[in-house]
Amino acid sequence: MRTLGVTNDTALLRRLNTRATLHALRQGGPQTLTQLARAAGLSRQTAEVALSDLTERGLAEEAAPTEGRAGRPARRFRFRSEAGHVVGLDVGPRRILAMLADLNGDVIEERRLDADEHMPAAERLALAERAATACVEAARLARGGVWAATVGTSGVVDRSGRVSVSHLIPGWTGLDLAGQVGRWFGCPGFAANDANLAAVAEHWRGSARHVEDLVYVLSGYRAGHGLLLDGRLRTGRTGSAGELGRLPLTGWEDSSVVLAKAGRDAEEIFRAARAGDEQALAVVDRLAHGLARGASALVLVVDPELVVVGGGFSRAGELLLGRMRAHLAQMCLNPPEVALSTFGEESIALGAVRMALDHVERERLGL
Amino acid sequence: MRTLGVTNDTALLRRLNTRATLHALRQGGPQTLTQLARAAGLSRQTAEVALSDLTERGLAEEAAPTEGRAGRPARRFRFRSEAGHVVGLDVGPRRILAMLADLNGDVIEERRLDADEHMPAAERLALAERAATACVEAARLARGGVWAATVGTSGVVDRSGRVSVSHLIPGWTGLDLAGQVGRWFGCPGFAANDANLAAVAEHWRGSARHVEDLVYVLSGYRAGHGLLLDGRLRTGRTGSAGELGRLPLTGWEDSSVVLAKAGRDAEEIFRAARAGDEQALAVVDRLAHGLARGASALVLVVDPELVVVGGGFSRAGELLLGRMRAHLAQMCLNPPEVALSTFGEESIALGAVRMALDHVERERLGL
DNA sequence: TCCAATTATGAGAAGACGCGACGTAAAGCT
DNA sequence: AGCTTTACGTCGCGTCTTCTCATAATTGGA
Repeated sequence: MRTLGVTNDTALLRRLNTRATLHALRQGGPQTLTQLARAAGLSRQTAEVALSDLTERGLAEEAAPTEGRAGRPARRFRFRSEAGHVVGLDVGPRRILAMLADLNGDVIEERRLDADEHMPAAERLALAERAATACVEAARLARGGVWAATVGTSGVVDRSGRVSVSHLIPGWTGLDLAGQVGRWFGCPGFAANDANLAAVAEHWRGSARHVEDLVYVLSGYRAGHGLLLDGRLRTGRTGSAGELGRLPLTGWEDSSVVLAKAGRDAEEIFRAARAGDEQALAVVDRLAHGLARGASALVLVVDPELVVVGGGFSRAGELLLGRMRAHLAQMCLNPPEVALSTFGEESIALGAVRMALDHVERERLGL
Repeated sequence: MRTLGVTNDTALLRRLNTRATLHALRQGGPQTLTQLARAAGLSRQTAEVALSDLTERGLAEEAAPTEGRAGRPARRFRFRSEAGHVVGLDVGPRRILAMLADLNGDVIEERRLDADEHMPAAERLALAERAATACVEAARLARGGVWAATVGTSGVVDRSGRVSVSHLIPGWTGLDLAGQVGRWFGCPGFAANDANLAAVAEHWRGSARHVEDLVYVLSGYRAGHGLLLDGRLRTGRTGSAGELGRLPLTGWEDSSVVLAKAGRDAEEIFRAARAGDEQALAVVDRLAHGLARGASALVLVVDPELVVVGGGFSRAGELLLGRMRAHLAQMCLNPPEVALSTFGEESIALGAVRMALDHVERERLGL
């Protein structure tokens, strides 16, 4: 059953039009009133009312008027993307990446810190906070300048942002990550699985821009799957959607296992494979086979438009992709397209930014 | 990116309020103006305007006033569920079931016909048309009285309603089912996979009423899986979501294979199992194991709230369910609830009715 | 330097809609 | 018959949007 807008209507129209105006403003960059009105499908006057509202709320301001054209210069408005900021964090076993982005989602500060995979939880959290705080300070934000923050991490993260299972990071299980990060900046905090956030990032600005249903395969030191359907993240009831852990796939080998067996460094193997080394090529093929096995389960179940491969091992590039495509074609009736991740290792933090932005757009911009 | 409503005017308000009124009217049965207004969150006057609009469109009419209460009798209105009808069809290898339902989704006519599994496509289609037409004639509908029709069938059905693969029904592959059924009644026609429609039916009025994410397992002469996420059917890019055909699951046995091996009739085995027959119990357990294997792939991938088991073999009842729960618990981190189908063999046609109704509500009722 | 063409602004009128209020109508109850 | 109760119908107000038209502020050319 669909829920109908509970709000009675009169101010609703106002909100709707302000929303449309804001949308047009963010979409098209600085624009004159007339352009804006047309883009939003409103009359000039209505757009004007909406803009004065937005200006009052600090979300829009008048910009320098148009130059060089005949006629009375039009007032131009721009979206004040600097009115608020969001933090996106990637806290992994070995690496911490913090990003600070404005309301356009443009990353204006970023800090990278190395971590040890045996580092206790408290220390890792302190490191993450330091990285994020450094970004905020470098941008000289006022107190309350961070409107939302999201952490991505490996392991199962439930709806409330609590880590329910994590094998790779010591002391992580049971941690209320969303609550933690929210407290750091006194703002709403969120947490999600890394592969899921990577999927979000690729859909936002990466290889999956033009697609609404996709499967993301994170392969590397951390492994996992992310699922986006209808452009929305699917984490399932307990947040464990895509955790294939116990699915009995014949001949399934985890990527790390494959590479461990090979006994050489990943980069080295990929180089050798590209140079034509038979043995290295065989390893890449086994890797591709393993990834395809995992992906096939998701592909057969949800039949997505695209599979995006990311994570450290995706550096093997087209070589790996080609083999994956071949294996997927064997396993699936209608194999989907397969593409490389656009953002590589940054995708998790970027996805975290996007998720924080989702909240801001919903709650504070009223979109 | 969300698409924003292009039209922003006061007429939109009207539409919104009419929609809310219609919703309240359908939801709460015959009601007085005041009750209706409160239910829709509107003023009495606004509700009145909406109702006069609905009455003009034939969707509402005045009913007998309230009896027995003090005060001036309130005008009461009812939803004219008889204003339009939809047809839902289940065309299977051995059986054809046609249903005619009104705008409330209440089934007012239904016809069952047996078919032969080797029957050629043209003959099967003729049979289906006869079943459906018989329903329509029995209800004495005027021409154009059927507003939408949907067929459910086994096999992969693509977005446009064309059968792209069907192993069980001869001559079915390539058939434009949606087009066919639309032509029969001169109305929009739709087609979908049987397990998917069964899932829709269970979510609509069956075991999955209270749930938004579910996996449906169809087990019987026809087998398959249906997937509903956020209350919406997920068929994937090519319509083959949930077709696990080639997913390599160790030890996977199709239900039919299990029973064939047992060499006895299904009903007989279930009876024996309930009576405590060891051998029969073992067969049921193997059946449960197979079903759990298939379901586990979907469960691990989407982490649903509920698994509904339907189809002929679901007649094994709690016995089968209990074993399935045990097997699922072994295979999944967070095993979901498992429930029996409410509608059994009728669920496919019922889901078809619901899908036709979806179209009608969207396009003709403006909901 | 001045004037016409161009382009946007700002105010006012008109139309549509929803809501609250008040007087009135129609029933039951004593 | 009169009182109480409940709902109807109409009036007027406020809000929101659009249309129109006079006005303002530029550029480009004479």
